[in-house]
Amino acid sequence: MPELPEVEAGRKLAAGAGAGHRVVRVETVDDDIVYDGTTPEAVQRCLRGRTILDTHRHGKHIWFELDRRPWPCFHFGMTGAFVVYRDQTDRPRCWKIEITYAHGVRLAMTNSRRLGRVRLRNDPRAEAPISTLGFDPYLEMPSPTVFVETLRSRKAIVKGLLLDQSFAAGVGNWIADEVLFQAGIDPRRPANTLSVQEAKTLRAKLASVLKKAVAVDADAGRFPRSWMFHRRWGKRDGQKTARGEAIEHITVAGRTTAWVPSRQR
DNA sequence: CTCAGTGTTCAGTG
DNA sequence: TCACTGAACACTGA
Repeated sequence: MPELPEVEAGRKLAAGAGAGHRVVRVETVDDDIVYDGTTPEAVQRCLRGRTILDTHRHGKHIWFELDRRPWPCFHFGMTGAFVVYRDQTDRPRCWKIEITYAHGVRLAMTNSRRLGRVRLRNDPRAEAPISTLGFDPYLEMPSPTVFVETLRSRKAIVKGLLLDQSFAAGVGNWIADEVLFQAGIDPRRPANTLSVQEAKTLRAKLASVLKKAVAVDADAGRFPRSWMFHRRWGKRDGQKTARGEAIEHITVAGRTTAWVPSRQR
């Protein structure tokens, strides 16, 4: 379930497993889709014998800083995840790469629907696709003034803008819906029609939703009960929020959108 | 059996 | 150029 908070939880998991440790073994699955612009063999060569100096994330992308370039970059797509374990018998299904560290811990990336990607980059931040991303709203939220000005300059539907990775990197479908719900804004409104106050509220809700979701390592069971998140699926239309308002489903910006017409204007 | 989906990209259109 | 739509990608689970 990889949007920014899930990906950040994955980065933390990878950091805890591998930071400061040397890679002694890399196993890969033959896959010419997930390995994008590279090969399983090249990724093995890049990692084997190297030490993980640090882990980084921007939006939904993660990469490992090694003691030699290039560095491996990971994107989870719709279904990817990192899994950490010690025994090879615990290797998860749909694994694409398994890294074994000198202290015996293993890290695997899984990807059941194969929309995830593994890439090699010499300077991930300076090269596509990470170089094309906008600000990471967890690490570097723009000031209210800049945020308001940016919205004023964009005609795109506000939900579409939130999903645009070149605007705010890491926001996905449920976060966009949650933030618009909490800010009381109709997802279909053009961004440049939001008032200054609405834009500031949107920014504040984006920051608070991300802060909370990251703080609980994207464990949905620990999201506040007031969030629409818990009721957006399941019974579909007619389901009620925690406050009793009806949730409707429409398509906005090409994505299924859950919203509360009585609260979002 | 059918279809939607927590994502991204690209062709086509206006 | 900008912005939007729909399709494609690939596969699972409801």
